[in-house]
Amino acid sequence: MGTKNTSLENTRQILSAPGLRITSQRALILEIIRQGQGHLDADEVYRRARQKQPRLSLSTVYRTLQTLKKLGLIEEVHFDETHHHYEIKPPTEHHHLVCLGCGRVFEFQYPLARLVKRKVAEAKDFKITGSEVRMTGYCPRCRQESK
Amino acid sequence: MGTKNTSLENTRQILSAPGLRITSQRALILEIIRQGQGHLDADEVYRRARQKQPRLSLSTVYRTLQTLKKLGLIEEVHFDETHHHYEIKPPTEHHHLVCLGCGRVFEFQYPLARLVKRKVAEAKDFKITGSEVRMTGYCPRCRQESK
DNA sequence: CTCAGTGCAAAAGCTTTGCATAATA
DNA sequence: TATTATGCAAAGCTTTTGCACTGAG
Repeated sequence: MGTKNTSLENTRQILSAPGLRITSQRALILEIIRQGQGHLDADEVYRRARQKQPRLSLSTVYRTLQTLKKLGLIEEVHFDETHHHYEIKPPTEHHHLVCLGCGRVFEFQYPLARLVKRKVAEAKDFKITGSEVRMTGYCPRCRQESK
Repeated sequence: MGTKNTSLENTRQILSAPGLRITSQRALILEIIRQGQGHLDADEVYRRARQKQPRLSLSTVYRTLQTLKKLGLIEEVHFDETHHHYEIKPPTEHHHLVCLGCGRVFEFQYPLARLVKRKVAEAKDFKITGSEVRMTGYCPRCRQESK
């Protein structure tokens, strides 16, 4: 209960922006993404949300995703060709390792990122707001199996 | 002329894989991507190709793109939400800086990539075949204008 | 001559949008 | 009560696929 209230409080604060309204749909969607450990695509968010609010529509999911993205609350990540994935913007940056064999996505911390960001920012006189490192290859299991 | 022959020779060599056929469409599409300085999406390739071969179809472009990707000749790059872009796989790795203001894409060399790749490969026991660093932010011009 | 590749048209995703209704501030 | 947000259905885009025909090897 305490948790629930805190969570709602939190959501309320987060979703409070000029002209924005706090709706049950938005709160739910935000909560799902938050608990989703990243890597949920729009359809997955939709499916999970419908378990709680069966009447919720896919277009609401898309619209909410856009809204949250504009607010800077979530990040859109590009893994593969077809889907976008969304995750709560993490305080610590992490990046992705995609296995071409099984398709699984691994996260990794990448302590050099900050340094690199600064170097690139200097070299190009660019104000950098976000970075994403994405590597592809084959995970141990898949390499094992192909032997 | 010499250039043309060399180019054709080259294409011929490149496109020579078991069971693969060298067609005028493939040669043209490969040539367009090669000259495209990267960052062409499928539709742009299609439009340019039609100037030389008006009867060429969009599905051929997509199929050829897939083929070239599988051959490892081109790279698919994820800039924005909706399009994929294709570029000739460069011998030296380079990465991308996307300006959120004007949408322009800047390339940068990133000499640390190799080191990072090795580190990550070791830490995760992952065989890495490709990497992409993508940073977003604001270019000098856009920062100037917003002042 | 054979089979890979093409063109065309149709289908299949994923995402966006128009409009009337419902709900928040 | 004044807008913002939603649901539904339809449209829009990009990409894929089936099939008969063409063309490279």
